[in-house]
Amino acid sequence: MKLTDAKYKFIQEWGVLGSNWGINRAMAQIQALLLLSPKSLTTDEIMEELKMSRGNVNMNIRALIDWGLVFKEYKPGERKEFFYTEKDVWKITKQVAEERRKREILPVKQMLEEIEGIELGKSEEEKEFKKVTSEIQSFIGKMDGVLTKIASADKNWFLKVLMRLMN
Amino acid sequence: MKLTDAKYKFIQEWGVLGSNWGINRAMAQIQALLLLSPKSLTTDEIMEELKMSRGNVNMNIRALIDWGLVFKEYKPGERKEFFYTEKDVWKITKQVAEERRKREILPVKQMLEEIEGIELGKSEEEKEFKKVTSEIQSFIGKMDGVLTKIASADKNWFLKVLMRLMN
DNA sequence: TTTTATTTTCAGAAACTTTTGAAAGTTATA
DNA sequence: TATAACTTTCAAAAGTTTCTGAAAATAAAA
Repeated sequence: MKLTDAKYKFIQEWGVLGSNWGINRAMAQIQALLLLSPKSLTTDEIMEELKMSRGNVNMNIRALIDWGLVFKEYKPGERKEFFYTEKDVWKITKQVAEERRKREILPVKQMLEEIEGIELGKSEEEKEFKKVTSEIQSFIGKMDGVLTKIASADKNWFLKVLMRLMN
Repeated sequence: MKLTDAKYKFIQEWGVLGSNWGINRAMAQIQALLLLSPKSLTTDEIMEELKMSRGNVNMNIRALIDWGLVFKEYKPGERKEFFYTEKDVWKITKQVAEERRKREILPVKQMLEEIEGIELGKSEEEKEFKKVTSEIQSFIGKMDGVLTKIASADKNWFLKVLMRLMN
């Protein structure tokens, strides 16, 4: 296999992985391309490599910047914008953990807090409702804590925890 | 707020959470309904409560069974099938962790192993490729380990780990 | 066996998401 | 200022996923 084959294989698979995670394929593929590139790339280079339209590349680059995974760079004498991605897998993980906490955990937490305040009767249905929602609330609280911790931790802490986990 | 309002709010939000996670909305809503129900439900009851077609309920119930989250039950004297869900949040987490490991982590692991075998030259591009893919491979390996451990661990282990994480 | 109850399947419709490409907007240079 | 280089936006097209409902298949009861 040549580098080009391996590279496109990696980009494709990263795209599939992304779409299993609610991140759209184009966004994941652009990030994969930037991960593999030793230098920062322009919109036109990305369009050319991934055969995507300008609009699509622009939209998804902005989404990646939004997620804190991709950054802009200006080169002296060049008018174009150059893009590069965070390459440290640990930092990417932190960034994604924080983003998912905000987008996925917080809304459920909030909903459960609203629900918590409701006065309920004593029917079997109501007791079950109370029981299940309280348990989920406690669990979500713990998850939120873990993700917050990960988002603010450093690499060594994480590696140590992994070690202990696997002991 | 009445029970019914709270209940539908919970079901809606669970559906949104699910779709952020690549689990489809109907599937997540059916599971939410079963979570809140003190008794097992028939296809017709689910159709009625969630205003979904028979085909849709049937398809998604089967997907939930596939994921190991929902079970069938037969009641004496009844011809219909009754469905109930796992309610222990810890067991649900284990189940989902294992399922996601299989569906998301393993394919990437496999792709990276294939890529690992490729003989590469000394160009900057090739060196970068090697570096990035090896780092991801090592990280994915650790993640796989953690998810495997979670899938086979018991609740106390997990709680203890959470405690230590948060120390 | 026939009838009835129930579950499963699947083609087409509806809903939703992604992508394109051209036009509008912005910024830098001459 | 005008022109050129570039980025952003957005309506429409293409693609994908989900949902419906009726027909086919299966299983139980008469």
